[in-house]
Amino acid sequence: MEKSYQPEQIEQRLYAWWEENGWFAPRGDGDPYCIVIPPPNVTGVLHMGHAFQDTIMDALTRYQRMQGSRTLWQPGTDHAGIATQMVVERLLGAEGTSRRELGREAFVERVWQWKEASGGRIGEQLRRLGASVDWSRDRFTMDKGLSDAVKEVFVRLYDEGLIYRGKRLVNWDPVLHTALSDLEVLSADEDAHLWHFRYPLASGDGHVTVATTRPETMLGDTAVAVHPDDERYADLVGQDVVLPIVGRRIPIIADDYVESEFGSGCVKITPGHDFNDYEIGERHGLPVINILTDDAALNDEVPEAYRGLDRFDAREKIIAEFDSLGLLEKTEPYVRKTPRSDRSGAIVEPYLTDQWYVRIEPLAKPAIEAVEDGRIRFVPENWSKTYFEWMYNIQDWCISRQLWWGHRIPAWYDADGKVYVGRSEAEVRERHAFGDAVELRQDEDVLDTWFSSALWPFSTLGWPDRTRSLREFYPGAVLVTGFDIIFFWVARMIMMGLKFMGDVPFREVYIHGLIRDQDGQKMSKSKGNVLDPLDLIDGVNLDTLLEKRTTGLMQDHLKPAIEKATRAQFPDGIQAYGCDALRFTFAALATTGRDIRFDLGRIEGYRNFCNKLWNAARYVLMNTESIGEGTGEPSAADLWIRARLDLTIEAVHRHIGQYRLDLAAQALYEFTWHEFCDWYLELSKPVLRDDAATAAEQLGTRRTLVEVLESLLRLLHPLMPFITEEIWQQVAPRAGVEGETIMLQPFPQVAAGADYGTAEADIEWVKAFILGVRQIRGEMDIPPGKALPVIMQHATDADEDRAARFAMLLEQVGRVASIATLEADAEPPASATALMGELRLLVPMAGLIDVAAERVRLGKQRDKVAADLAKADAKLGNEKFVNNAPPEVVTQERARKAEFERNLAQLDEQLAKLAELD
RNA sequence: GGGCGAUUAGCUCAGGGGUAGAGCGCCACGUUGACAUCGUGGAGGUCGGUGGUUCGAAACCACCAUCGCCCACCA
Repeated sequence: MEKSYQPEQIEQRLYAWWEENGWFAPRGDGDPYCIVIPPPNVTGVLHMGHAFQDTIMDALTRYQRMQGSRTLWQPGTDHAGIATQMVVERLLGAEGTSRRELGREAFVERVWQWKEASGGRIGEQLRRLGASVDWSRDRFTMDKGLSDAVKEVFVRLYDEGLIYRGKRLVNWDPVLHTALSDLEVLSADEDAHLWHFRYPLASGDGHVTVATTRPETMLGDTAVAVHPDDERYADLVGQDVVLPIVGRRIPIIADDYVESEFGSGCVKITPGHDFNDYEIGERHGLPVINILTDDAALNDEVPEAYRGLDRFDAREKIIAEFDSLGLLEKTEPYVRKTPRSDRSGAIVEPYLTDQWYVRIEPLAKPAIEAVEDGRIRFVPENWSKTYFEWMYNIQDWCISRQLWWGHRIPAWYDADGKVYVGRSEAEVRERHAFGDAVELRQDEDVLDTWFSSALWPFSTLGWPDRTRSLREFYPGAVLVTGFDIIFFWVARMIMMGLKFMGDVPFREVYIHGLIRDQDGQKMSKSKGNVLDPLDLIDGVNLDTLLEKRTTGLMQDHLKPAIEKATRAQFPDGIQAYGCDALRFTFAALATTGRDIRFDLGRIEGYRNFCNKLWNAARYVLMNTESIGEGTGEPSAADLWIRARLDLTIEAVHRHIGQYRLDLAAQALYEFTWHEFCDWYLELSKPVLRDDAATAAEQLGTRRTLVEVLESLLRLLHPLMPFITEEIWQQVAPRAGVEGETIMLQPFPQVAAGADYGTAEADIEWVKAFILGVRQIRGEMDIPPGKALPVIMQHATDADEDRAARFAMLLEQVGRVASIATLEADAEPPASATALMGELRLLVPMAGLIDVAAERVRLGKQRDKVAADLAKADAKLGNEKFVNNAPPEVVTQERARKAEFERNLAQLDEQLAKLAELD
């Protein structure tokens, strides 16, 4: 083995070997366990969030596989309609052409080419992360089978009346020229203005004032509204105003929606371009006038001077015209929630179009119940609140998109515009007995990407065919995802799963936090703070990192700041930490909170942890080359480490069962480093080196070394698959374990009925003894190599017995030169002191120890003990405590008090002796 | 406006009605035959504030402050 751990030399080799052997596929006859991957965008790149999520899923998958489950981690990618179309359109733009120039067919062909060219990247990245997905089942949302599933669902929902087509206001993206669902619109506060316009009364007698943030929409106004109880306007209701510029007479109506307190208490109503106004219009039978084109320019419904103007140019012109007419009362600065398209960033327009909708309430109801009655459990539990909140107020889902890349809506129109829905044109013709003479034209639109994603848990398993996979792996065990797509995806999968499979798609939903940068900022290209998980695995030099962060930026002016920040944070680029270190870091960070700050310091620590494990294995292998047959005669240390291993195994099972990978990682780290390496390996050295140890004793220790390590590797494997496999290949034969790969070995279980006797207490005593001596040594600045004589005073028979039995350990691990016993009443030489209960360890000072330093050291200890004693005294002096606290707590407190008193007396005695030396 | 979350060591974070923890960083000593990507020892916190419940609160409750997120139709 190399002297230090070199991840780059093992990871890719091992992954290829696992994959070639088909070990990721479901196997055996255990209980099925299935996780479907949240499909990343096929043309995208995995980011830190993916890597984090994939680490969690892979850890769960590997754990279950080792537990003997018939395990499937289902991989795949998403066609990601808008996102992918935009990417390809940008490419075309760079080539000097465009989507429209190419035409639909050629464009879609071009996107497929792009998908083929770039789609392999996700797979390669997943492989580098060690993801044990079953590649033989890789799926893409636009595969034939998944497309069939989409059509099937569409047709069935339509036939049931749960999908309908309607002309309504939708969120319109005037840049992308498509409708958006509510979820794809993000509103944020932006500085704006509130313009107060006067609308003259038709009676010629005065005016009303309306306030608006959208002056241009006044061209489509069809009423003015006031609150029914607003006395100021009571006598105006029913009268008309004359809409300036347009000249249209529109009524003044009364509606509860109006807030009398706001502005003048008088609202212009534009049913064609505002969601609230649309509803008011419906209540009052107002005409709906659409004044915009697809580009959000003004159309022919407006006075000639305004036709063809962009909405924002029109706004300026309207304001100017009102001003010149003397009808602009005032202009106020105002903060407005501005709705923008998630994808294009354009301000979204409410726009009247024909779209397809899913009638969602009938689907939502069972989906709410499934979480209410516990058939689906959110982890952490409180995310169910977020889910309910949305589901109770859910709106019909607009599923049509005016894009070219996606699942084309399976609907056809005849010459009269009558719509027919079917799985194919042939099916439509057959269903309706259309002859060849009947012309049918397919709907131009495609479906929202999330429509196909909603079917993912069953479409990937072969639905609508009733496949074996579907029977075996539906429902899945757990969905692992971020809270940002609970509405987009999780809720919709639950609805569709219940509707079409008659059962929930998964039993649990594990919601993890979002990975942020070291300052808590969201990672994004434009902030220039993105980390590529592969750069953490392979390392990256500064120039390459700068290049990656500054090319392809949407806004070039951000470049200098990004470059500066990157140089400051990574003056030497990023080191290669290896996949296992990255995975362990993710696991350790997988806490229950919302946000996770990715701290580079931690990955370095876990890289060191890998190295620690590597070197512990080297030590074990060095000492087990000639291991013989049999179990030998285990020492107290051997039994102790096995007992500690059992506790660790139990903890890891418990934590993984509760999705607490952070706690599992912590338990594993603690055991590996601080118990196995710090103590057990050290305690094994005297046995293996000492010629006085019998062959049976040495064998017992060698066996324990190799067996505990072998178990530990299996225990670590779900989190660190590569290094554990690499080491295991060498360790397993020596541990007498057969098997081709660690990934198919059983996960460790607690040794049933193990009896470790007094080994644990013995070794804890040994540790306390050594720690006492080390403390003196450390604080007196005595070199670690210097062996010290130790005198025991107030030793019980048990102490003397242990000192004799473990003399070798104390001498070699504790660097103790000699152990002598002193009678209780004898006068010891001037010494430094360590306390172990009654037992007093004395290290004679002659030539070694500075009296003043020892006095300071004991003084600090004394202060601490005195403070503890005072607290214990106060507690026990409190009658209420003694009477009300549980008896065992009181007993414990009394014991503590006694201990403190004893220690205090001893320390005082020692301090007095030191005083005599002055 | 409604909802959720966070506040613990210099930093990143666990924990949890009775003794305050880890990693990193820091200080000191040290290359002993697994490991300097290391070893040993140490320093460092009145657990955001105020009140309440309790024999006992950092933990439970209420309110407050600060920060963050999600949802929502005051133009």
